[in-house]
Amino acid sequence: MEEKSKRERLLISAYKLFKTKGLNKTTIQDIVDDAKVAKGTFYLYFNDKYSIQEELIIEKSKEIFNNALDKLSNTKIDSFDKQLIFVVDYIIDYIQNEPEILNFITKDLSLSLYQDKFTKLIENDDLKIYDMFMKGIKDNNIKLKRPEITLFMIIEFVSATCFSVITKRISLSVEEYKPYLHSVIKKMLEN
Amino acid sequence: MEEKSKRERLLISAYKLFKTKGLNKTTIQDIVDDAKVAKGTFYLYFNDKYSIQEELIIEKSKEIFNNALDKLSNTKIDSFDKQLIFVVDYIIDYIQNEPEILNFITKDLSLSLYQDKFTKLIENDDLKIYDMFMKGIKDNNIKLKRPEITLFMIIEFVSATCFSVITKRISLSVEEYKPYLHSVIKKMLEN
Amino acid sequence: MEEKSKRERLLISAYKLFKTKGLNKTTIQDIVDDAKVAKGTFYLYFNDKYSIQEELIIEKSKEIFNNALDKLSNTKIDSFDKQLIFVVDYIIDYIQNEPEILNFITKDLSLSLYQDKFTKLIENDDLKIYDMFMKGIKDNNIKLKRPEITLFMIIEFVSATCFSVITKRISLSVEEYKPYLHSVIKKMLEN
Amino acid sequence: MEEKSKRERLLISAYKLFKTKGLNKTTIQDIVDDAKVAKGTFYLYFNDKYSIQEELIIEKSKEIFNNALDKLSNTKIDSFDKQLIFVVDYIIDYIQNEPEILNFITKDLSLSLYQDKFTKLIENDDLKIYDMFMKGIKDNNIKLKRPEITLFMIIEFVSATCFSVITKRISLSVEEYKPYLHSVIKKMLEN
DNA sequence: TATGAATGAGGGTTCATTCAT
DNA sequence: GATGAATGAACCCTCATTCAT
Repeated sequence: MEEKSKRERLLISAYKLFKTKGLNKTTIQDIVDDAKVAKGTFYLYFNDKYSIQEELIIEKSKEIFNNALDKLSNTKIDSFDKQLIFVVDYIIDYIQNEPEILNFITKDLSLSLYQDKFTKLIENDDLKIYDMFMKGIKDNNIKLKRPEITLFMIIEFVSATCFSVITKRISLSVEEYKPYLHSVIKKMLEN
Repeated sequence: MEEKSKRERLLISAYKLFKTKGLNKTTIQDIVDDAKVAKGTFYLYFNDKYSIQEELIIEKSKEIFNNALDKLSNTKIDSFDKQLIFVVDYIIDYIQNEPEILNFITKDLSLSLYQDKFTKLIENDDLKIYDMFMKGIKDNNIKLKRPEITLFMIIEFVSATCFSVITKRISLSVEEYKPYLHSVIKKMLEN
Repeated sequence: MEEKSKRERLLISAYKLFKTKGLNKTTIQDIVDDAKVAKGTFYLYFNDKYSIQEELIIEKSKEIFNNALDKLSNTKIDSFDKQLIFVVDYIIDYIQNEPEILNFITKDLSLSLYQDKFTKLIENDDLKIYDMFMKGIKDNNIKLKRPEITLFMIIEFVSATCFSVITKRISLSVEEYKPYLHSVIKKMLEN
Repeated sequence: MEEKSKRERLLISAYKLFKTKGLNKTTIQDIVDDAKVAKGTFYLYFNDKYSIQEELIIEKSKEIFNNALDKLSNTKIDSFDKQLIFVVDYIIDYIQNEPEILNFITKDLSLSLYQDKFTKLIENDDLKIYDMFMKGIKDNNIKLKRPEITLFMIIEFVSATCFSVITKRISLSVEEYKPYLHSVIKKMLEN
């Protein structure tokens, strides 16, 4: 009697290999070998490499975001900008501890593909970040003409700069960078 | 007597195809067919697809940046934040008019590769943006602890958000977005 | 229902082509075309041209040697030097009847590669020639300080001269040559 | 004013590269680069890689053989079998000191090609080994029915076994092997 | 469901040879 | 004689995808 379904085994193996070798260098053969299923079985559950990747990105991202919000709910932070910064820091620290995840989310990944996935992610019902942001704005009486544009700018800004810092594209440590990051986020929330 | 060297013909064809089909989907066969040279000729001038791409990115990026600075010198804008915004707007408008260029700079392009190129680009002697920024800071008596971190944040912020807007990943027009963009840049230059 | 496996078909086609065109001039495309399988199928069973060749050399050589020893066991020859000469003659006659086999064992074959294969061949458990030689030495009370050196000299001498004679490099027929060959072998077995 | 003709420079470069990299892995580009002449120039003097190789084999072989005979004439050895063994040993020692020459004469060299060259070599007017052998036979009153067959057997025997020993195909040093070699040569000269 | 042998288009790359200058 | 840019056929090899079992 098997513990995991073949579908699950394929997801687990793909995640492991994408992190290690990146998307492009991982072949379907690699995945099925690792999952110990036949090649044809892959095609019973997924169309191609990219659909398995898409599923993984959504799953893992949700996991990280929602973990951050759970941790936040156990704190007593009540100012909104500090809450937002708490979430941002949680995610940065998470990625810094497991930077190979970037191999799988970005390296060898066309930006445009990623972006499609990102939109799907944000729109996903299970993701509470959008709601949390809107609720925070309201509860704290922050006046923003179009708050969704501010959220968009924050996400893009954090992603782009943190990616550069974590992958050491710029010689700046995460801890050195954080004060600058926090300062800009705070300013973005001013009107 | 031929007008263009074979090397130039290869660069022109590659540029055209990278814009149209993206890097990954363009094969060397495609490039030599379009340039009407033999396959072996490609290897006379370039090692592989990536070296021709690198040359094109540097060439085209320099072109855009330096055009922006030239145009700026023909204006009478004297406040530094306005100068910076002028340059940013010039680049955004340029890309908006020729958005296929993003296919070639980003689509199907691993982020990390691009980033190597970006560093090379910034360090390039011919590129005046770094100097222009440092001089502006000084001349306008703007006090920034580490101005290179501010420049880094501005570039990343502009690139990431404008890419999303131009590629219509978010339903927001460039003109709608510009005031938000300008406002954030100004705030980043405050101390 | 097919009679032969694709692997066998590849071996048969390779054998045919190596004999006809030699190893270097036979391409993998030639082999798969002849075997009527797809190119990828080749790589399912063999790493490259050389691994299929190696397998064929071992197979064919074992066949010839062991046939010689079988035939010998059906005779009443009991003096050792005559037994050895019987085996040598059997092999020479075999090759003379199918001289194209030399194209495949030697022509276009770097000597050193062949030599690696030769060592593997001699060490092969299924090959009885070494045992037969050592047993013969002992049974016939032939005193040789280092019998393995004598075996080495006989094999090299027979191979080199017979190759030249069979390939008509020297204008001397096999039958004319045999008495000289036999005479030298006999002398090598003297102490 | 150039010291060496381009033709000579090509021969020298080819010799150097054949010894180092072997025939197959040396390209015409390698040769002309090393000789510092243009690619087209190669074709003014040689048809292909193999014709330059052929010329080198003949030239180098003659050099070695004739050096051996010169050295012999400075000794007082007067028994014929000892003279022959002197020549054989000279050649073996020469090759042992410069074993890379085998890369160029044998490795990557189809045996059959070599054999054509060998015949040409033996027949070459400048080569005194044949004459020396026949004269020695006569002067020493050695009765051989067909002396050219004995010469053939000696050359093949020496070449094949020494090649194996020098290239370490068999774990036997040259010095260990020499007594066996000499003994067989002597026996071949007996009637 | 599950298998895995078989497919074959298509990729990158090499290099002997030619020929206009 | 001398050049070297240009050629393009030929090669090896990969791998997503199919399909009979």
